[in-house]
Amino acid sequence: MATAKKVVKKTRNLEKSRKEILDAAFWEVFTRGFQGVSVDDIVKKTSMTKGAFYHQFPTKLDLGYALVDEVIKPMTYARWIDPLKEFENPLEGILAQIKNLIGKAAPQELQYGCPLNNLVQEMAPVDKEFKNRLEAALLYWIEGMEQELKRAKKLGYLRDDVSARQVAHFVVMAHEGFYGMLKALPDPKAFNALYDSLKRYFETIKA
Amino acid sequence: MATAKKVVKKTRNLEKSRKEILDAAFWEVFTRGFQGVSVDDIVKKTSMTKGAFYHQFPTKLDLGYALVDEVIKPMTYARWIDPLKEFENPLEGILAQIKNLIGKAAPQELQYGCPLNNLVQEMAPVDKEFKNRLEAALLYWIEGMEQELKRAKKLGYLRDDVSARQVAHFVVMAHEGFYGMLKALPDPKAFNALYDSLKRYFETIKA
DNA sequence: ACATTAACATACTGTTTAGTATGTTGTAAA
DNA sequence: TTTACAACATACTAAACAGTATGTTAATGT
Repeated sequence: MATAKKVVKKTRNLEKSRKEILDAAFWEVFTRGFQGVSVDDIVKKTSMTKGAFYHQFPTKLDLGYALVDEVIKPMTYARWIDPLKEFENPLEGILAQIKNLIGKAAPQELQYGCPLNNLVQEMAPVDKEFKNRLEAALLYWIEGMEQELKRAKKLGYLRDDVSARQVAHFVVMAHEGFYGMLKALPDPKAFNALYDSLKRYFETIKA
Repeated sequence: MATAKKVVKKTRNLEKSRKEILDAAFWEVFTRGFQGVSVDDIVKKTSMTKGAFYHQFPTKLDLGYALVDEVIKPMTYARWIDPLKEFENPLEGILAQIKNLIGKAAPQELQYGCPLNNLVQEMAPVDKEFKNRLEAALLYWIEGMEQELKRAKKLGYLRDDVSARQVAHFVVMAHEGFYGMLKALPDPKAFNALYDSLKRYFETIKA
């Protein structure tokens, strides 16, 4: 009886492969840190091999840069800015989003923190180019927030005499701070303490 | 001419050696991350060799634990809590300390962030025992802050109807958030935005 | 003074690492 | 249908890595 050799014709697609590698890399880096993950680790989580990896990315650092630009930057925006557009009052939206995405998150999710903040803390001091990309991603987030706050102003939800840019800075800082603190203190009490304080701050800037 | 062999009698002291290793490790880990630093890197910055290192610490992780317990935890307290005791009004003290230690810091210092926060972000999700030590250090900081805020209450600087513990959480979170954001945005404008917002929050809790 | 041991130094090991060299094959254009 | 090359796969390398085995000597107690 002849054994039927299964010849799986592997298709080829540069973009899809890049995406698959980036997706795998995102999780590995998210959960274990950039320096804590090896190229082989990432490749193993993929249907491809090292050849594909280095065909896409000249070095491991370049993979990191692409992670920031192509995955984390748009993901952060989609997660924290886009949903605000559904809210008539952006200030309410910001608080609601924090409650939904952080307050109601399981400790198991929270323990890994924020993908962007993680890389900022780990890689910004280590590699200049990394820092540039991370800075751009952060500013993108801040600017999106600023736009929403300007909308809040126009609609009469935010005081005229506060700087939208300044508030945006503070709010994004609070996001990072929340994640950072909850990483070590995955405690609902801790979240509530932070949330209530942020809410108190919001009281002072609303129109 | 006979060359005089210089026989440097090396003294031995377990505690001093431990301190020297921890000091060297602190800087390396502070600037490059725990996973980004090797045991050999640390030893090289020392007057000793690998033998001394592994005589003190069974593994690299144990060095990390000692770093948190013996260096970072007391350092954080000495840097952020002890000085508050010089202030009649703790609330003023907190803002003054932030302005002095963060606002007036050179970008070169700021780029490395906060030693405690760095390790929280990098190691808390990776190693359980690390997380426990980091959590303890954070709580130690928060509790110190809480005590100062209770003093503020007693002296009539802080409103009676706010929770000292809650404010302490928020203030420590803000410290971490400040450092985290300034790591990617070493910009005086960014600091001022954060500082002014925090000050605004303080206005709502003062008696 | 001598023995004992703690506090190191030195040399090594197996594994993991990022990166490379080279081979194979799907695919698209001619 | 053939050709050419991009999109991978496979096998390898030199360096770095955490940790170990073993040697040496300063200090301490008797």
